[in-house]
Amino acid sequence: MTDRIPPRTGSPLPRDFFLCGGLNLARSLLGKVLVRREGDRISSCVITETEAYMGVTDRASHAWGGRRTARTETMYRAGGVSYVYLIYGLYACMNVTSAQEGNPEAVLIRAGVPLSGRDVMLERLKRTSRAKKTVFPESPEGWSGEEWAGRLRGPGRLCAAMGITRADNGRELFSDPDFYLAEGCEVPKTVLTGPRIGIDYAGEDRDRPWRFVWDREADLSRE
DNA sequence: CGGCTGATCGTG
DNA sequence: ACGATCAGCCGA
Repeated sequence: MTDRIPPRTGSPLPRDFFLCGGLNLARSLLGKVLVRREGDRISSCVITETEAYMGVTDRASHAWGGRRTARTETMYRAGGVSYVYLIYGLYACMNVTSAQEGNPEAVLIRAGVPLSGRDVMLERLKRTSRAKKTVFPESPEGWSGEEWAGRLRGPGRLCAAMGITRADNGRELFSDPDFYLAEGCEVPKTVLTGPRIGIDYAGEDRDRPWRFVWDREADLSRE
């Protein structure tokens, strides 16, 4: 697949789609397509892994206890808005708000598989990677589909490949022509759930099964 | 593989 | 001071 031909990227899902609460949205974002455009360069990926952060009552959430600061402010916006923050001083992580205004439930996008724009993704990964040992291929074809999936596994890596930074915080994904979510081609059938990653500090909320993973291999083998 | 650790900086 | 991470290294 070449990246010279502009891919069909669909159109933004309507705002109503996002107003269903964190757990519902975390599930329904699986299989949807995240699209981002910088000038004439379009990148898109199919979302395969998410986590729900359930707002003021969730000890793992940035908004736990109603915490409302400059950083968390976008979490309180109505569904369909991007909440992008910097973690460990190094990586961007992207969430999507999911509830009514004032209710800071949000969904972290943890992984995807590239759909289009691998050329641009490879450029970005080369440019931003801190890894010394990683060998980057000359062209996107130098990585297999499985290797490409690995490059978009993890919230920081997905944002790096898609070019998402804190400058993208607060964008309205239901109306932004250059940053939006679109319907995918497949409907996930096999969805695994489990505890969220990296929140050992969250006490009684630590083990809640609010992580969702689309097992695409399982869906393929069952036809 | 599983576990540990350093990098790096905005936020509170 | 610490973190919704990542990559490299170490030992098994």
